[in-house]
Amino acid sequence: METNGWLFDLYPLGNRLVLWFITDTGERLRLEDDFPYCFYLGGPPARLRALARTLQSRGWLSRSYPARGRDLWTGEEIPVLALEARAYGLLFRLRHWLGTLPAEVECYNCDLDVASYYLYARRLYPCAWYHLEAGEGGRLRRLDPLEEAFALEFSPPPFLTTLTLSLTRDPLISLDAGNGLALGWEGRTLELTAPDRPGLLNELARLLTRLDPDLVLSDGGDETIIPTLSRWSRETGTPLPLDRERGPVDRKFGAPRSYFSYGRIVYQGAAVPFYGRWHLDRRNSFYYRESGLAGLRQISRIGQMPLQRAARASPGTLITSMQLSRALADGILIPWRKGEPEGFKTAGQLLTIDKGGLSFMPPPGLYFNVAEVDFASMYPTIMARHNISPETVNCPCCAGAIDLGDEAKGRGPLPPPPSPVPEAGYHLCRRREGLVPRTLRPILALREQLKARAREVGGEAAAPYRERQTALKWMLVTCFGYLGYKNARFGKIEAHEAVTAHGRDKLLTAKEISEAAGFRVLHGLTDCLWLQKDGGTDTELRENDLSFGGTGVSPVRVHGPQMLQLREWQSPLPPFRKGGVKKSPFGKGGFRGIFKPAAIPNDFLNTNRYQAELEKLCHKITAATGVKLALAGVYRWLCFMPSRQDPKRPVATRYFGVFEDGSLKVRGLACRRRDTPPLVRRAQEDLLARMAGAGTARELAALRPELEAMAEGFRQRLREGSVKPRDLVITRVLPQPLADYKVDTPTALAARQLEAAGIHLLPGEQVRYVHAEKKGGPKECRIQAAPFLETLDGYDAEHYLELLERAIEEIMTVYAAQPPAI
DNA sequence: TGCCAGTAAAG
DNA sequence: CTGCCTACTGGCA
Repeated sequence: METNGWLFDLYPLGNRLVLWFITDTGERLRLEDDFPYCFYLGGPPARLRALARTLQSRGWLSRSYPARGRDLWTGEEIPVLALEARAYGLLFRLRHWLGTLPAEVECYNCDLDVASYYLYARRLYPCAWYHLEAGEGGRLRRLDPLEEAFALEFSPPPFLTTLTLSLTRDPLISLDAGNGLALGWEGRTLELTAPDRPGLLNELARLLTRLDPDLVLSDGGDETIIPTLSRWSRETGTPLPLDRERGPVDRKFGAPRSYFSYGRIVYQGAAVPFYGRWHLDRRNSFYYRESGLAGLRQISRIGQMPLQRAARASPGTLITSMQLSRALADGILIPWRKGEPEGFKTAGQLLTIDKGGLSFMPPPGLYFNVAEVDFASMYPTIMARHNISPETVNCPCCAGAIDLGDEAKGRGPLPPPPSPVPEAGYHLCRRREGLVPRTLRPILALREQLKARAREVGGEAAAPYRERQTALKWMLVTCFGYLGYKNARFGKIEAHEAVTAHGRDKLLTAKEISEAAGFRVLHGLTDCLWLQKDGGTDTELRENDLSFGGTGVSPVRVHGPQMLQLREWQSPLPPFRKGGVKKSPFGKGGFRGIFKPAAIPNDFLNTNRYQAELEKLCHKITAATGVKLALAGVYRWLCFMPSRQDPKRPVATRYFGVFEDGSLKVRGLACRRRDTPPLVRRAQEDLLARMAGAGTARELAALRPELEAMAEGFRQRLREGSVKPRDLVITRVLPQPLADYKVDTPTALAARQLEAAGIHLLPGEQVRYVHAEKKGGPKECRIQAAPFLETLDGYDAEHYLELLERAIEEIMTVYAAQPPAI
């Protein structure tokens, strides 16, 4: 039988791969394919033969044969022994046994995910259309792709029948404890409650059978719903057909875990995949949250990972998967990641190793007609352009000034040496393109295409392109982060350093070119610059009359060892809190604006000529650095925030402003913080939205009374005590195990309350609580944790007024410098 | 007042 | 498939 099918799901079962297709006639087709798991051993040939004999005698192998493969680090081809496991079920024991071998034996390709290994080896991509031929007994005979893996346009995916699952009450309340189950399908909803467990299970089972959903989209399915229902199913003997796979499946309730990523703890709940249909838990999928179903299809496809696994994978896993696929396609043997997790680093080590991105400090204040220019995908582009990869940094093949053996080895003369990595002085390989650049190049290209396409089509039609673009962004971001992780399979700290060193160099170059073109650089942050055209003087009152600020820091290029101190030099650290202003950043002799003489007349700055000048500048910098620099926009006005500890000092990461098109950009303010209660967030967002309508200094000034009135309205609501608890909930992540707390912070108190109620939180999980009304009681009573807010007796209005006040003050910073009397 | 623990942001 | 740096707050000595 021949047909067209969309590769929907796949998993290993027994000693075959099971593949599910949705055909163009809407059939759900299950096919099986043989795929022997092949791994390789390198080392003394006699030793390898002996090992193969041992494994044969245990019955773990179906066959073994000599083969050749390329070593990742040297690029040389080496002889290896290829071994095929007799069944997937033996892989666990096999790996354990291989782990006991001495160092003289190298193991390759032995710890790959079976489904992904199959996809790499067969060059197949999930969520794409194929022409397929099915043979006897549901076996796959042939599979020909009908579309490119990296295609800009997805052929339309089949219609997916969807069932939604969620809880009717707070997700921390278990089904056992009386929470209800809400089902949704085809626009209908059904709520089921627990008392009659077999009844509930039967109802769900009937629906699963009748509807046969492709996608079960849940809120909390991984963590609570499915595990509880499965347990009930076992306990009551009521069948629950979660899978399309008929036979027994080895459903592993993957253990929940907490891990660190970018210096922050992340909680990943247990995973509960279904066999032959998708189960996605919205609460347990980073990529679903960030980039939706279109983003998930995108990463499942190019990451060559079954979609359910891709949904729960950390971005690092995905980019690694692509690197593995690239390596396999290039005939590179994949080294086994045997190593133990990286040990603790001392503070000193961190300081010398990682200097990260460059930042200039913006003089705090309000500015008009500021242009923001951003490098697009700076770090990944640097990796691709400068050939930065773990095996290319200080590679042995290009080491030394002159490799005298080169000609003799018949490798030809070296290409002319490019300049070494700035600051670090490392050399990068000139013979081979690295694995990381080879992997990144097509992702970067696709992302640019998706971004352009989203701009072209605009509106609602742009959403899928935007989602896919966002998914790729996260892959690219983590590829860089992962490069610095010593124990990552394809990581090396020097490669990481080389990338950030190039990044600093490029930002500095951009600054120099901007200044040479007559722009003033107000601020810079890793891959962005904020520019203002400074020019002639004009004594008339202009928008720019309002620009004010303290002394800006203006780093210059420093050669030699001083370069290494660039960051410290940029932000000298005066003692904290010297005369610190705790309450208001600009009250009582705090922050004062400094008026600058007028610069360029505003009408010039709104002309096409200004735009054209900026475009020209971007081109020039793009050409000089090799990384695309684009105009993010021109702000009508932009406010850089002062430090709260020392109002004369700037902070790099807090600012807000309005672009020419009226859109807001807000960074670092209360409304961007996870731990800001909804009421305070709404207050700040409402004020900001109103301010976005003001384009000039005059309009901003005119708005002030209205903003004050709005702010007073929010204060009033809090004082009246009429705010609902849910609008006061503060959400934080539990950053460490509860037992490690030395201080009774609100987070610790709330987590302890939950603990007492039998709800155990792991590091990285969210804690939600409200500051209850203070009555001088013990501190345990000052906090009330969600979900137990029904019994809340009243909130600590004073505390929330304080939070609200801070949020309002942030916004009112704009008026810290009064416009001169007109 | 100084110090420390705890928590979060932007890139 | 795992440990940026910096800003800021609140509590304690």
